[in-house]
Amino acid sequence: MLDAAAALFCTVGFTSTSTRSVAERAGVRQASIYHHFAGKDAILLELLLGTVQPSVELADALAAGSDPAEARLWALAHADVRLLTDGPLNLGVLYVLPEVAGDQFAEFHAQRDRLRARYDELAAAVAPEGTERGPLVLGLVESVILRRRDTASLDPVAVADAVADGVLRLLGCDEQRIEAAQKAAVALV
Amino acid sequence: MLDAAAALFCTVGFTSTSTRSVAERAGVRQASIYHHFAGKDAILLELLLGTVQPSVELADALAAGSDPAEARLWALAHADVRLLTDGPLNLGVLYVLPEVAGDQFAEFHAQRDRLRARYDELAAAVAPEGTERGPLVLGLVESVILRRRDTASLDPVAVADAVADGVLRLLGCDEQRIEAAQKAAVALV
DNA sequence: ATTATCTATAGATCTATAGATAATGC
DNA sequence: ATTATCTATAGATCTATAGATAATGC
Repeated sequence: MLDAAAALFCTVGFTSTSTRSVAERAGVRQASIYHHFAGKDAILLELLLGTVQPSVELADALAAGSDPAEARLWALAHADVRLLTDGPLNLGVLYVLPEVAGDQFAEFHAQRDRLRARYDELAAAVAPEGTERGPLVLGLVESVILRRRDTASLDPVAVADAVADGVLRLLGCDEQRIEAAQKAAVALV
Repeated sequence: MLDAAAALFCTVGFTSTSTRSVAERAGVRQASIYHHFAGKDAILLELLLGTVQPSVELADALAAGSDPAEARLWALAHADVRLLTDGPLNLGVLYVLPEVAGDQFAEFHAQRDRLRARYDELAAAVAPEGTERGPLVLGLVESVILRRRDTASLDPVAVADAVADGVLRLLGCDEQRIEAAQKAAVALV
């Protein structure tokens, strides 16, 4: 049921997906959904939390580390882009569904705020003093969500490399520093 | 009616917005919508085209120009971010509605493809040979759509400056070259 | 005994059309 | 005469619940 819902939510959206269509795709009757979930919202919430959780866990682990900030940021950006580009579904589009703004999904928003804070910390540690580039960095990482929607097939590793490098370029690192960070990040994982 | 629909589509989404709610907000009865529009789709299409049109026109104008590519790209990115951050509504979210994928909106997609091609041209002219950074550039520009959704209030000019600078940083320009491009772009408009 | 599924349906939508009525412009 | 609005409604959904039936686990 979760797989079926994910596929439909990601392509046609939340409100446009009926519980009947989810059931059909899952091979059960419409009413059976309600034995496992309190309602449609509960399905989406479970998908959202499951998608954001790996990112938050990695961000927490990296934030606690003592490696150079640019290596940790490169590693985080790279891993996030891989999570967003890998797999058969573009699960990231769940984040941008307008229905997710509702406060039924407050628990998800708390996780995203946590992730955002980690990016801000790392970006602040790398960027020149006084610049506020955390939002640009997270924006660049998440831009792969919309990019994947318009592009038939993307090479996850190639895109992740390009984005992680781009993140450090945005923060003013020169090519030499980027290459060093990349090497340190690979050793880090 | 267009204003009412725009406000609702941007906040609650397309399918979640009923023709009744649009009519209510516009101060007419539900059926009156159908005297002006063939259907709900036609309203969204008109909004989409009206939103993308200014960007495409500017991109075409700049693409035809003979100024340095980095100045033209800075000017385009800056103007696009202002269009996306200015005004009372976050109209850019219309682009990311899942329903827009449908081919009722093919005319809009054609315009977006055109815009994308302009960004790719300019990015290719600025970036080091062999790199394919057009998608990153457009991604960074459009990331302000999602950013504006999470952030209460953004200063349009400050964000546009930061993004346009960021675009050139992504393409490997150093600070000196960015400052020169910025000056040339301002003179260009 | 518990868990999972089913059929059937209540009750509330929602889009679009038909046809009447009022307002506007030549 | 044309344009814009209205009321009323057909027909098609959609979510969630009630209650029956089958499958599973102790």
